[in-house]
Amino acid sequence: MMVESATETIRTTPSNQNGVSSLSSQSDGGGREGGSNGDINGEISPLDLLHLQQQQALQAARQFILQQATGLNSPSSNEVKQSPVQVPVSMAMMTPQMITPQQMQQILSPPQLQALLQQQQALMLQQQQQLGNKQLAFQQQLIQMQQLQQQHILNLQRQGLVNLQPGQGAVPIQSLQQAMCPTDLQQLWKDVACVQSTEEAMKHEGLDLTTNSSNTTSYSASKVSPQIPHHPLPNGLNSVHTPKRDSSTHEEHTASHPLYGHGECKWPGCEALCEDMGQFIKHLNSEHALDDRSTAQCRVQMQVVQQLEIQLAKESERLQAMMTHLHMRPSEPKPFNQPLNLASSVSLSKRESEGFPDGLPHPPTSAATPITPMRQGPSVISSSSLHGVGPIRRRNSDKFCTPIASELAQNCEFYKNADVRPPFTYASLIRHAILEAPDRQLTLNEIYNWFTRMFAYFRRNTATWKNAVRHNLSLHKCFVRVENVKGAVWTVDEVEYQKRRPPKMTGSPTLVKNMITGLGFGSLNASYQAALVESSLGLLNSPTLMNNSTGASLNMLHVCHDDVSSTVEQVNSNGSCSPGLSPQQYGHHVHVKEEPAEMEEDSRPVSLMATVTQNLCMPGDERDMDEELPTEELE
DNA sequence: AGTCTACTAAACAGTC
DNA sequence: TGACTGTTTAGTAGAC
Repeated sequence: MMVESATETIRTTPSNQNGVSSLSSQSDGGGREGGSNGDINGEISPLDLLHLQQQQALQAARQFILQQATGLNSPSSNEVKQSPVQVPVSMAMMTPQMITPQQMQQILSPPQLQALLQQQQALMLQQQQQLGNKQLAFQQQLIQMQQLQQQHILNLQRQGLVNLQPGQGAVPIQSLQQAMCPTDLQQLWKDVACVQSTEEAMKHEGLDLTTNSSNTTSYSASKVSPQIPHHPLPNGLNSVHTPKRDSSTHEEHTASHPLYGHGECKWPGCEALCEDMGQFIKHLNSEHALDDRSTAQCRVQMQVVQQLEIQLAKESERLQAMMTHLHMRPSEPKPFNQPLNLASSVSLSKRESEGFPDGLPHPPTSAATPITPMRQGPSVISSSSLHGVGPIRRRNSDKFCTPIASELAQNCEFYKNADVRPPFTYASLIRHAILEAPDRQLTLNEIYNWFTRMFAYFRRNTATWKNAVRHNLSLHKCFVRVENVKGAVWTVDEVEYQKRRPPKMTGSPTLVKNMITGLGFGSLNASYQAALVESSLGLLNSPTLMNNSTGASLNMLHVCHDDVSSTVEQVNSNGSCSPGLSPQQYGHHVHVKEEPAEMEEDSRPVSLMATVTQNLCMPGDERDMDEELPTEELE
């Protein structure tokens, strides 16, 4: 299929048809050249190549003559026929149609042919330059990205976060591609790089007519679609494979293509239905080839990535400041395993409780400030995290307790504009929507509106997610339907919400692994925060530590997850406070729902981080309390 | 392997 | 009658 696709594209390249094929049909035997021409990546004899290139030279000469002729009044063709062996000046007086390849060969000496070919090449290069400039800029960006990725992978390797065993290259690389690299971008990068190398080859090889067929191919194909034809699949998944692949390997890929899912193309803004992978691949090659539109979309996606990188830089800088303040190896800023190091180093250092100065966890003043190595290699963005849909990423959010309020606050515009599924559960989103409302109650329709307003992702597939919203509202006891004068509104019962089983997470290596393989930046950072938060819960739930831990712990929690923050709220109120308005407060009809059996809250596993936090008993500074909570909730 | 959770889909009933 | 709302059930998948 891939080979077929490649050859098909090459074969149908317009310039190719206009050039060589037309000449071939007029030359001796035609069929042979046509066959060779259409099978450029197959076995071609040097003789064929030479012949092809000669034909091209003839065509070039014809074009040359045409150009010359346009500037002159064409005399009668008879004159030309009478003097077929004149110098180019008289040749220019011929109409191109009058010249057969045979005549051309007779007319032009080899140097002339070369000169003509050179001229045509110059024209080609000129044409390519327009496209090439764009490609160059694009390529530079892509190269930059890849360098960042590689650098970051190296960092991870050094720190043991990525288990890249020597000799196991294939599997880890593949998993890394899945987890860390926007494979589509990579493939595009390769496409562009390949084109450039071809162009370079052309430049260096000059007019050598005996060079290989790549010259011919790019030469003839460069006019219209110079890149894609060389690459069967712009998906990145097959980048390490040969074009001919067996079916089993193919099936592996059909199972997971970052741009394909649920029978439709996941290219941003596309949603074209494709029954199977084959159809999808065809669609991808035809609709999302490397043209201006795709490039622009890719740029947008790159901006998304860059935005996330900036956010990561911010958070890492904040972490760095925190660690610096806490005297935790301030000289060793480490990109992604800091959470673990934090745990170990803090528990080892037994930090003194020396107050929490104002300057501690303040966000960096500038996102562009390069502080940690992270800025140079943070591309831990999986395709699924950016364009993830459904099952693949849906659990990440919950598992890592992404702080919905801070995440939304920081990436509000991103989620509004990017067709990216938010890394939050429906329940947490609904809760957030309701709590965000002035009176903390929303009608179903208002919830819908909030979803569509806040997330571009929810502007499509409305039936699905609306059903999910209704389902969640009905299913979870924490959502209470209240009938007031305006009709039915939905409220949040925070006590019930807090009773929901908290996500389990420990400081185990699993955390690290999942951080690397399954998350985008926001969630990644959130995972660290969640680790702190999660571990802090044990502390916060401990009566002995409640008295003096609120300040420090809550400072550490200032970007905590809604789930966890809810628990904090509860704890802050000694378990008696329901931050959201209790449904009973509304004094209207309240439907009490029964949720499945709840687990004991104490059954939360205590992570390594709990020990950390227990050592961080610092006086209070509630300045950075959970940002998603109104102040009255914290009293 | 079993369990839990979240998501998706769908059926159904009531209301407007 | 159809759209909307709300409830419920079932199946699936990922994570633990």
